[in-house]
Order: sequence, then structure tokens, then C-alpha cells
Amino acid sequence: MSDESTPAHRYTAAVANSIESRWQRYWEEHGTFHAPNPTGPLAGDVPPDKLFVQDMFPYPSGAGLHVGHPLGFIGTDTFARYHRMNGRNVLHTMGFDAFGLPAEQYAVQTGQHPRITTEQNIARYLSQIRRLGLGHDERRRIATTDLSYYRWTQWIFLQIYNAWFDERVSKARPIAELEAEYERGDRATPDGRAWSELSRIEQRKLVDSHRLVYQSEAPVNWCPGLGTVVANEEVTPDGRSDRGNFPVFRKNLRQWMMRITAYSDRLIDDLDMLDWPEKVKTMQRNWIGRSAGAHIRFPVGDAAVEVFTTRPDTVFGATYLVLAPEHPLGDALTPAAWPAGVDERWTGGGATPAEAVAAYRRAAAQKSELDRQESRDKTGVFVGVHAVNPVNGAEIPVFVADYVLMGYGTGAIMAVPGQDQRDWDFATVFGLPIVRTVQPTAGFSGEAFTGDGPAINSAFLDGMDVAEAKKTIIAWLEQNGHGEGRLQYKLRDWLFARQRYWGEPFPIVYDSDGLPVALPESMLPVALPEVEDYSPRTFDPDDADSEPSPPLSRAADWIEVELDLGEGRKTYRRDANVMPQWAGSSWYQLRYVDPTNEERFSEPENERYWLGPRPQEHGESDPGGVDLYIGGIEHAVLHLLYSRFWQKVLYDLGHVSGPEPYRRLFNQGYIQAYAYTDSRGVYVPAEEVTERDGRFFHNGQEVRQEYGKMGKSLKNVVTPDEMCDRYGADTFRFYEMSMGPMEVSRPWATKDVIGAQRFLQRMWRNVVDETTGEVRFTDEVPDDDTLRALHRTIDGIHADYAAMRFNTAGAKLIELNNHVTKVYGGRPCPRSVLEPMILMLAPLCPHIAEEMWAALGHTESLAHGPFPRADERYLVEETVEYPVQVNGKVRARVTVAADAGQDEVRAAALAEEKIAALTEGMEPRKVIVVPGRLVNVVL
RNA sequence: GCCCCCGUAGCCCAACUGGCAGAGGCAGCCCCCUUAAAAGGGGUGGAGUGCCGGUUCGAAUCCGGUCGGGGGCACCA
Repeated sequence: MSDESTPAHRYTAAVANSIESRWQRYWEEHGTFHAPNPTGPLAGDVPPDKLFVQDMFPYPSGAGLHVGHPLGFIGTDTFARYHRMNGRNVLHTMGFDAFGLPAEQYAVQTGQHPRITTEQNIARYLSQIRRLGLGHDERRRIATTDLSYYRWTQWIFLQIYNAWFDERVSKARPIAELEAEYERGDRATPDGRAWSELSRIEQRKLVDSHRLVYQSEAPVNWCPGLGTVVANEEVTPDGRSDRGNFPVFRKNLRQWMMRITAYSDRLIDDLDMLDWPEKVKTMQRNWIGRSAGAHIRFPVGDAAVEVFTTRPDTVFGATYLVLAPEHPLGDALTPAAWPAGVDERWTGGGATPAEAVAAYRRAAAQKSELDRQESRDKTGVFVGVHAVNPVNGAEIPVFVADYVLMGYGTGAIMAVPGQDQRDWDFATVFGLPIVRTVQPTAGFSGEAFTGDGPAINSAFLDGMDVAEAKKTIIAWLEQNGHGEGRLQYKLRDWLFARQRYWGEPFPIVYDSDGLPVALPESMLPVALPEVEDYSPRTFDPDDADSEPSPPLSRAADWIEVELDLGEGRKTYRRDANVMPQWAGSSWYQLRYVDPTNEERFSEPENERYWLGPRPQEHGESDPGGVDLYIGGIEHAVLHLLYSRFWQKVLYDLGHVSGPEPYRRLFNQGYIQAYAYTDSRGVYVPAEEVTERDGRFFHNGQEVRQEYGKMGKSLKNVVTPDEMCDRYGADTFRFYEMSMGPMEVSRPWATKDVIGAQRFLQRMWRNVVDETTGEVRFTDEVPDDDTLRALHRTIDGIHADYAAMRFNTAGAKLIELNNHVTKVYGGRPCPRSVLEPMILMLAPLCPHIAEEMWAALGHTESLAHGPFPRADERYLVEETVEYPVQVNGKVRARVTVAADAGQDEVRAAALAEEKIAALTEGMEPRKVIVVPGRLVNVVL
């Protein structure tokens, strides 16, 4: 790297690397980043001013990191270091979300236990991030796969399991309180019998049906290719699995669910209290999908079809009803034969309604989600009966059609073709009548009219606008017993079980009646057993009829267990499911706070200190939570919704002090990269490509440029290790932070990194003689100009660091260093300038800053400050130069005393030669003086 | 199809609540150091803010339209 002619003490990569490993060792040995807790094993002196900064839980992938991964980590570290230097108690660490498919799939292929793979990957990951000099409290590292961690994941599961949601107070309560209500008779059983008349099994089933974790035989997303079921959130819009991209089928299976829907309103409403990007809030609102409308019952003989609609005001225009294919009434309502004169288009070729419905339903079930969405042509069959529209007594036909989804609303709709395009399309295909109930705006040329306007053809609603008509009809429906106003949500309950190996086992066993029994806390943890074969049975990815067969069910010694659960020793069967990967990441901030606590998941005093609401600082509605949470936008719905849900349950049950886990969320951008393909479309190594006149060449052949992700298969990966080797970690850190604002995605450009290194070399040279290695500085007083530059920088950099504008903070440092270099050019610089400059550099480039700080004679690390304060005296200028505009164009400049009044500035501007010439002695129409800014003369 | 974000020098990016378009870096050009070289030093030119229109004394910034790029949702009644 350094040949003879490079000065021995120049800040080269080799010098940087030796400085870096030395300081990393120092920090570790001195516990520099240990953040004290108020109580417990990590207790120490705690200042009241604290800051909890958290990166999104990384998965320790075997592929290692590329330069995009640490962007957020360096950002949080810089932010954390800045605040630590300003005296705050800063908690910053990093653990691993280590359960999951890749390690398991590797185990399936090689037979190596996923724990070994996981541990190796974690070690590799740590070695990569340690080189970056991140100021983590190493005592707080955790992995979700640690038994000491997942016992608490299981404990939290039990809290949720042993709770129910009391609608009357909109919060979770212990299940024992529900049982007590039944026992006392305060709450009626479904069939009205007294609690004591129910059998023990009936009692248990009744209570179980209220739990926040429950089993249901419901349509779930079965993915034969993965051999497991997956959550709605893990299914892509085209009906495939998020991981692996296999087809997903809706299938009725008995599965564990978490009642997240009980929290729909609070999950939406509490978003208002959070300092989060609007984009993420909007995504969560859309996902929960609250819409206001009404349930309306349409009588069919003795039965009734209940529909959900957001447009009850259009009920007079309902000309038919539609049931989802899976709707139970599809069978129940069918008469023995078609009514006379039935429209041929309506029968689907079936000889009887029952046959037609059955055939249609079979066809619908075979369609994957993808098929269903690919073709938007409306299909359906007539059920053979008519329902009565309760508002006008009209007889309207009932259909089954797959454009109505069973999982939303009641699984049935009233179709109003006049105001809904989907209904219009269907009505057109089937020759059904169309009645407009809202007067379209003049000139409207479309089909269904969905806008606002006066009601028509709607009896007592006529003339009302949509909002008023809705209110009026809902009141009428409620009065007459035909329906009621209702809120509806898209959010569905969280499918919580996976038929996999590498996850947290459920702390649940089944008794001889086949009913689930929660294990008591004292029997935690339930450790994962050793198994012969880590794979679930997987199937042909397209085999919708296959059934899950989890690996744990084959661990015979483990699955059968003899326990005393209060009724003497009995044999039980363990639950063979494991929790989804989202379980461990739904509460890890609570464990960072108190990672070694063996008595509790987190000591309340520690939890309150680090995560509790602080209304004095953050306003009255402060929900508490991590002070700054940085990660990618990809977790906007899944992780962040689950985490908020668990926090709320724990909050309701009194285990945590605030209702939200993450007070402030920040999404960092991505580092992207160019990739190049040759004429065959094969990727060529990006670093070997050269550019000429806007065209790109590899070995003389022209190649095509693409822009996107960094990845092995694209041959464009650049790793942090490589950057550390070539430039040093500080240079790499500085470059990443100076590429642009944290939230913006940008392309990686290795050739630009040199700029960051040159800056650090120049700054180093201002402290250390490159040839002799001697430290150089003086105690002389800097000139006024330099002092002003210094204090302006200090003033600006505080604001930049606090607002995470690390790119402009870096630019200010370069600017100041350039100034100092110019003024002192080779002579020793005043210590009083060097020291604050070094301190200001420290959050971005901690190693070189420590080294220079020590070189200037300091024996203590600068990690805890001091951080320089700007002296007001040097921030005020004595004179101000005002640009003088005439009609908005700059024509001249005048310099006046900084404390000059507006009149003085105005007089000076008008007196200026060029301005006077332009005004020719005439009085201008207007003169605008913006104090400290400019003067604009309007002629 | 609906909704959101972003377009400033060859490239990455600055510009506080509307107020002199440039802080910083890369590349370019010039000079210096060097036997030579550069991942050394010093200096320097370069855009009127995608496009059209509006509001304003004044617009990169606000408003409307349009083009380009990125993202989210998508038979949710």
C-alpha cells in the first residue's frame, strides 16, 4: 500500500486500520459504551437525560454485509455518539433476529443444526460490524434464538394467551376475570344456561373462545412449497409466498390465531401520537382499512342475507345481492329447481340451482388468488331465490360470485350498479337493471357514478347529499330493525403458527380431551428438541390438497410428555407448531433494556426509565417508546404492526408503562448500485466496467447499464470490509454519511470515497507531521476570522447532528478544515481551534478523533464529551452586506452596520450610485427591506 | 386504475419559516511537489433549478397542469 515515497505518518489505510483496532480495543476494555440502568445487574449512575436509539433487528444472513447494510447503523451511531458527547445516557446496541428460514433450509440440505449455522453467521456479522467502530453496549447483545431470550417470548405469549379483550373498556384483561364474570353470572353464556350447568369442557371451550390467542378452523394461507401456512401479510399481491415465491392457497385448517383485530381502532387512532413518517402511518391505516358503513338485512323467505356496505344511502338502487362463493347461505337458500323462465345466462348451465352453485364454488376454489385477480371479467350464478329490499319491498335476485370476498365484511353485498363500477360490470353481463340513486354531475359520461350529488329515486332521501343521506338511512334502518351502522376493517387476525423447526415452540400442551392447556410460567422455557430431520414435509408447490406435517410432530420423545398441571401427573401432547419469525422481533426493545434479567422480561424501573412516556419532554399525549428507531420502509406493516399490538397488550395488562413501542421512526434510504450486462444478458463484474462518453465497456465489449439493488448475482457487491481495507473505517463512515440525507436512496460510487479520505488526511496533517510523526500545535490565539468560522461551524453542526443532517455536518467540517489549512498552511495550528474541530468530527469518525484528541495530550476518551459550545460573540457580524435588487434583480451591494435599522438600510441602498442612477431621483413605488437579507426596490 | 414521494452543474448533493442558486465531495482544467508516478499539495471554470402556466415586490421553495423516475394499494363493497 505505502511505497517508500509516501510519508511514514500520512493517514493511509494502514495507519487508519492500526488506529481503529487500537481504539476499538480501548473502548471494549473500558466499557466506554456501557449505558447504566437504574437498577439490576447493569445498574449505575443514571442521568435523567437519556436517549434510546435502535436499529431494526438484523437477520444474520450467511451472505454477509454489503455497503448498503451499515448505512442506518452508522447513522444511529453518529446520532448516539453526538448525544453521548453532550452528556446524555445513551442506550445503543444490536442483537439478532436469528430464527428463520435460511438457517433451517441450510440444515435441511446439509444436516447441520440450524443453531450452528446461526451462530456462525452471527459471528461473521459481528466481525463485520465491529470493524466499523459502532458504539454498542456489548453487554446488551441478544439473539432471539437464545434460550434466555425465547423463554420470555414464550412468557409474553402466555400473557396474551391468558387474556381477553373487553370491548366495554377496549382493553385486554386477564382471562381469570372473564371466568369470574361467568361464575358470578355477570355475563350470560351464549345459550343462556348458568355457568355451573356447563360441563367442564364446555366451560373451557367458552373461555378459550375469548382469548387473545385462539385456535380456529378458518381459511388460512397454505403454502405447500414451504410446507407451512403463512400470514396474510406474508402473501404477495399476486398470491405467492413472500419467501420462496411459491403459490399460496386458501384452505380451511385449524390454526393458532392472535386477535390483533380487537386492537384495530387503537392501532389506527394511536398513530396520531407517533412521530413517524406519514407514509408509514398511511400504509398502516390502509392495511387496517377501517371504513364506516352499515349492515343491512335483506329477508329471503324465513332467512335473511346480511350485507355490509359503505354506501347505505344507495340502498334504493340495490337491484340484486351477491354472496361470496364460500358463503354458507349459498347452499342453504337454493330451491330444488330454477324458477320458471330463468335467464339462461344466470344458471351457469346447471340443471338445478344447487348443482350450479356447487359447480361454481368448485371452480372458484381451484382458482389461486392469482387467477382470481388476473381475470376481472365478472362471473357468477343465480342462487334461484329472490330477496326483499327492506326499504322498498322490491324483489331482487341473489347471486353467488367471486368478486365478493368471504373474508371482508359479511361476505355478502347489496349490488348497486348505478354507484359501483364492479356492480355495473356484473349487471351488464347478466342483464340486471340499473337504477341511479345519486344525480351525476352535469357532463358525466362514465358508467357508475361514485361522486357526491343529490339523491334521486330514493323516496325520503331524495335531494340529500351523500353524507346526509347516509346518516338518515342508517337511523331509519336502526329504527325499523333492518340493520345498523357499522365500522368494518380489512385487518384480519394474525395467523401465528408455522409448521417449521427453527422457531419458538409453543408453551402449550393438549390434554386427553384434546383441549389446549397453557403451561404455567414455572415450566418455561420450552426448549426446542433435537430432531433427526429439520424439514417440514413439503409438497409439490401446486398441490392445494396437501396437509401440513411439522417437524416437531416427529420428535416422539418430546411431543409426549408427563406433567403435573395441578391434576396430578398425566400424559399430555405438546403443540408441534413454532411461532412465526415476527414473534421475537415484537418485543426486543424491552429486552435491550434489561438483557440479563432472569426474573422478568424487563424490570419495570428500567423499562420506565428507557421507554416510559415523558410528557414534560414530548407533550401530554406522549406514548413512550424508543427515542429513535431507524430501519427500512419494508417493515412498515408487518413488524411495526405486530410490535405495536404486543406492546398494547402488555400495556393493558400492566407489564409496560406506555402504549407504543417506538416513539419516533425514521426510514433510511437504500444504497443502490449499477450493474452491467453484456450482449448475452449475462452480468459482468461491475468494478471492471469502464465508462467512455456515456457508454460502458467491459473488456472492450459494450455493456448495458442497469440500476438497482446490490447483490451477488448482479456482480456489483461492494463490502464494508473491502472499504475498511482500502480506506479505513472512518473514511468509509464519513463517506456513507456525506453521500446525501439519511432518508434518500442513492447510488454507491467507490471512486468518490477518496474525497473523504483526502479530507481526513488534511485534517490529520494539521495535527501530525506526516514525515516525523510529531504532534504540532500552538497555544496562540487564533485570528478573528478563524474564530468566527469556528463558532459558526459549532453553531451549525449542533443543529445538523440533532436533525440527522450528517451530510451537511460533514461539509461544514471540511469547510472549516479548509479554512484552517489556508490560514495556517503548514504552520502549527492553535490548539483552541484543533480541539473543537476534533470533537466535532468524533461522532462521524470516532477513531481518528480519539487518536488526535489523545495526541493533544488528553488522557480520557472523548466519547462522553465535551462537545464544543458556540460563543455568541463570534456569531454576530459587525457589518452586513445587503444585495440591492431593483424589480427583483440584483443590481448592487451595500454594506451597513449589523445593528442598522430598516430606515438606515433603505437610505444606504437608495444612496448607492448604481441604484441612484436607476431611480433617476424618482421616488420608488415601494422599497422592501428584509432585515439581514436584502433590499428590493420596486420602480 | 387510485394514492404518496422525488426531479438543482457530467455525477452525488447544499440553499433556515419564499429573500444574493452553491456549502461539501467526485470527475474536468491549470499550477506545484516528484527521477517517474499518484489514492500528494494549491488553484479554477461550470447549472438559473424537468417542462408550461399562475400567485408575489421577489419562487428551486407556494398553487395548477404536464413529462420523467421511485414507492404503496388494488374486485375490501
